[in-house]
Amino acid sequence: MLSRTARYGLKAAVHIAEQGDPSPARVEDLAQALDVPRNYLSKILHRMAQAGLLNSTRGRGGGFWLPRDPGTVTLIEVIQCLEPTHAFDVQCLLGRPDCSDADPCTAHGRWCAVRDEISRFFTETTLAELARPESGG
Amino acid sequence: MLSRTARYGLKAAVHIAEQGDPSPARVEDLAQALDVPRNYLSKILHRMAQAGLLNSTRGRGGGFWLPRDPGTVTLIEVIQCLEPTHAFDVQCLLGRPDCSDADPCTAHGRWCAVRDEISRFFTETTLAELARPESGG
DNA sequence: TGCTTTGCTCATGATCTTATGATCTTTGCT
DNA sequence: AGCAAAGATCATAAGATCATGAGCAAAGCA
Repeated sequence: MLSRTARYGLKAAVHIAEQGDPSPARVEDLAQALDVPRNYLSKILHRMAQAGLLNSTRGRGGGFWLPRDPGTVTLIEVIQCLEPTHAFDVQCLLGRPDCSDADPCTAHGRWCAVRDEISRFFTETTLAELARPESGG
Repeated sequence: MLSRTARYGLKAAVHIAEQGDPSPARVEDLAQALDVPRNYLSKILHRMAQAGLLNSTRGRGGGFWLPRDPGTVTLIEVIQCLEPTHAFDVQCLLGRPDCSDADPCTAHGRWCAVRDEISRFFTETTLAELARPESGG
């Protein structure tokens, strides 16, 4: 459903959100906690930082943090900055360019309904909702 | 959403179903009609034949045909034989092994609902429903 | 100023999917 | 038997994604 890259990016963002720690999270620590290759994660985080989803500083005491409330960051934002194309903007299942609302195959309407539901999930769900519920909360 | 391989396989099956021709369809003709590499398609069709979704004969007059009524062949059958893993059996979006019905993240229930709807679409939709409506029907 | 910590970047390789071309095997026809 | 038509198979490679390792660049601290 999601590329590994997008999943790593989401996991990292969720992890940072779960910590609730205002001080920056180091790539090294995130990589270990999530069991993700360090430099690979570094590139992913950097892309997210360029998209404004994360902030970063270099040098001693540096790292990444969330500049926004996790409850306002939708999954689609993360995915869009990490995946060139998403599964859920597929028009026709068979890739038929001429399959449209105006000239559909029989399954077109039904497929669009499913696709829209997927799309809605990713645009409405936020990082906060992917975090574990507070234990003992 | 679907790998190119699965899409090609589906397109071919739908094309054969649309023809309604009882004589075998040649790989060469299918490849041209669908604009798909010939040998690549050949391998895909062969896999589908091994799974029992298609029948084939070699030699003069040979080719592929549907042994079953297109209305009884579900998309999941085609996809399962062409894709090792499907998008819609992903348990947790983040790939967390410990995220389950018993110990979910906050979005778990909502995601499962979406996933199940995708799954339902592929298990309930048949080849016949992907065919174009008969023109002038 | 210079050392250490940290993110950033580049070069490279592994692996999977997608694809191509050549050849082998089976079948039907004459 | 021999030829042609058709699927089956094999070797190979392009391209994307996934990943590693080495080193560069910036920031803080003494």
